[in-house]
Amino acid sequence: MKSDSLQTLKEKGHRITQARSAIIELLENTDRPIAAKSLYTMLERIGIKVNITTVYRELEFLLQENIIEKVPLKDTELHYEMKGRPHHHHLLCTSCGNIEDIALESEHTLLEEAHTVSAYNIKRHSLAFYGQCPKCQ
Amino acid sequence: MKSDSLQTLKEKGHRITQARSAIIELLENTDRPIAAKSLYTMLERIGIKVNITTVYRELEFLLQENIIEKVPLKDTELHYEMKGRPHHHHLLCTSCGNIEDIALESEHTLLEEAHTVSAYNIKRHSLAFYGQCPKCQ
DNA sequence: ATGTTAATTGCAACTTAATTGCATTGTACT
DNA sequence: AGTACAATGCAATTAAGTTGCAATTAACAT
Repeated sequence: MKSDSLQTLKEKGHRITQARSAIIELLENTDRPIAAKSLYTMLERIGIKVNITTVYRELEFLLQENIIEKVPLKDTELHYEMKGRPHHHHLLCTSCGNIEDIALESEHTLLEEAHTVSAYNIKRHSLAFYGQCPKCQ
Repeated sequence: MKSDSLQTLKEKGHRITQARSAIIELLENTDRPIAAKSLYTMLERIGIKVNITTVYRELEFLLQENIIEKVPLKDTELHYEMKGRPHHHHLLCTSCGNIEDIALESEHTLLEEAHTVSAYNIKRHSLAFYGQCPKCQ
């Protein structure tokens, strides 16, 4: 049950290090975007000691390898999540900071309109909702 | 033809300084979000010498006064624009960095769905499109 | 098993956006 | 003109993220 991404990386000639496989595993098993620093903390908690620089470099690497993507949810730091998951967007609780996924049927209508209305060659978009989660209301 | 916002601020007992009125005027006469640093440059160009700290503090102040709002378009810096303009979103050119407004009819459908689907008490949302502008294509 | 090589890592220094403390300045009001 | 306190400049600080370089180590060959 080794991760596909890991397998692919290995086939491409990249090395499978403790940090790399742990980071991929954490991203795969977390259904929400994670920030570099919390990834670092999570690694620490499971006993993997790496420098924060390594976390940043690994995220940069996984971005280039098209395995993860940036999610700009907060003003102050970036989050990252696995690519290739069903298309969805995010809900961020403005009180506790909790993050959830949300998928919307009516999104494709919006995208169609955007393509029609604009002269830009639109490649991607970002959409996020901010409010209070049930617990914090 | 003095700005409404300026008038309101004065009535609230705030002072009208050169920096304050210039920043508000720049924001009012620019139909796209502006970053703190480019605001600083624009001020310089029109002969207004202020510290970048003042720009940040003024933006913070205008945010609290509910006159402007944050627009998180880029990973590296925040942009700001006047509040109260007709609801719209943004297009950012991934080549030249140009920013444009875009308004979408079908957006309310999306919002309705979001409200229905989610248990969150959604207060606001952010939506941006990324691609190449006509010039850069 | 051991050696080789280049990918990966740690460390320290650096960059950039943004914030803060404090002394000074200047707007608005008397 | 004089006063009060909002606004400002300056320098130092914080926090996210990046970079150069030497040391380490995974993967492959012998």
